[in-house]
Amino acid sequence: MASPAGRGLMSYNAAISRCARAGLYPRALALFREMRAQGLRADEYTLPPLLNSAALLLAAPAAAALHALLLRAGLASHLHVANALLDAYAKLSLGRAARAVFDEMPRRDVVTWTSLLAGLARAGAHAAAARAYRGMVGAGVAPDEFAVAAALSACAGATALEAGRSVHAAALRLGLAAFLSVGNSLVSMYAKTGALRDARAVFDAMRARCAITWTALIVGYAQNGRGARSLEVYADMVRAGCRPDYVTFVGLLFACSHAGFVDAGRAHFRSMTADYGVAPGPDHYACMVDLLSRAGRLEEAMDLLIDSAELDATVWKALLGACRVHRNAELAERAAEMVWRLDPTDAVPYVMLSNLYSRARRWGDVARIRALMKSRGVTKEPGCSWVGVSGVMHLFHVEDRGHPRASEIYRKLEEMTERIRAEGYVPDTDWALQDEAPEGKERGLAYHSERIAVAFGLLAVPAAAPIRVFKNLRVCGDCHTAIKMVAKAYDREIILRDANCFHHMKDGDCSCGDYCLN
DNA sequence: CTAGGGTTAG
Repeated sequence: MASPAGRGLMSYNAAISRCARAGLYPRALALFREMRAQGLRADEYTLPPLLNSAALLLAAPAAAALHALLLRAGLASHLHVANALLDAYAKLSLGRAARAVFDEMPRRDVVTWTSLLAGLARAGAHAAAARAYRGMVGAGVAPDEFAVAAALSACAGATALEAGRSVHAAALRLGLAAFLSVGNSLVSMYAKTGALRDARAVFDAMRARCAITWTALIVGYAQNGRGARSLEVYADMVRAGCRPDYVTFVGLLFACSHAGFVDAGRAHFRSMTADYGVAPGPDHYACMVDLLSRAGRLEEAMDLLIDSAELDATVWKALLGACRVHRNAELAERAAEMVWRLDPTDAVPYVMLSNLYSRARRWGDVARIRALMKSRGVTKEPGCSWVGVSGVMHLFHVEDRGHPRASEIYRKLEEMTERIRAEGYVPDTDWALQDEAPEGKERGLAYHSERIAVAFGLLAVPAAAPIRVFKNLRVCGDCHTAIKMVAKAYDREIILRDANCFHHMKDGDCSCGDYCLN
């Protein structure tokens, strides 16, 4: 892009804005330096695209420097500038700085609130994101289609179906439901909260659809154990003349992997480049590694990686997962090494290795991995599960006795175990990770957070309604078996959403076809 | 000439 050397502030502003829009962020910042060298000062039009560029370059020092500069220039209370600053801090995951900017703002509009909301949702602070949405409405700021889309996405991330429904209702009231972005986020929200029929209904009613719409539905079916449906939707997408993009293929390969469609996965992997000119990225390789290794083709997965130029931690983690399935400790250690080379504080490889050694009963190696983890100061996220009952969330940790109805819950838990034992349940202590006596391991498994949550669900959820349990990590294999049997023994539908996918459990079967497990 | 959103995901 031509440099507007020698011209005035407005030419620079226009050029910087064009660069930022075109994704030429370093160029935008370079133009700013050039502009200052000529003695020109940034104004309220210069700063927003610069802040945006700094954020998207993940250049926190640049953002802080721009912050100092705009304070000196007296632009801190300019609404556009403050909004851009808030959003930059949010995009840089500097939550405290973002919050401070927000708190200091003398005026806030729908953009301010949307930046805050989206930033909180990105950071995984779902409850705070929900508060931001209510705060916006409470402050008398009417949500627009951007705000509604962001709010729905936050609901999806929190798997908060009821909150999502109420935002949907608000969107209808405000006349925003016909926006493509709102439709897209509705499809995704309903699919991610397990309400597939609603997702489909919104999809069918949409007047216009884009690749995002189709991708949301493809992924939705895959996450809910309906991989064959995902492939049908993809076929419809192509038939409708909509061009699949990078993300569509991630979703499609994810669907193939989840459903165990090896041939279809291989074919689509070839087709993405050959027919659509989409170069495979790390995400696609990770899906393929997952797909091939689950089908027992670890060799083929390795061959694929040798051909690929783009390898990142995602791919190595997928390979690590494959090694766990195949109990291949040597390869797993190598894959873990590769992840650590990129980020030594990533907890995933430690947990995976520890799991693998535990299943092989190699307790010495389990202890070694734990010690390594401790010495490097790495902590893993503690597992927890939660159930919503009439709008109240009940959260449980392992062996949690903090709930007001704890003694009742534990009696139910004992009863659950008795009933499934009578049906032939045998605890699979391979999933108990402690090196301890067998009966201790069984106890540990029986008191996993997901099981406590299910016991509570049996007590507190009306018999006709499905019990919806959420877990922040993946469900363990033993709990998966046990909860399937509980669903049958108590004739209840149990929907367990874990970090990986949905498990619709009914009559002793699960929608994941046990494929999600290792 | 300026600010926010919607699809991936281990």
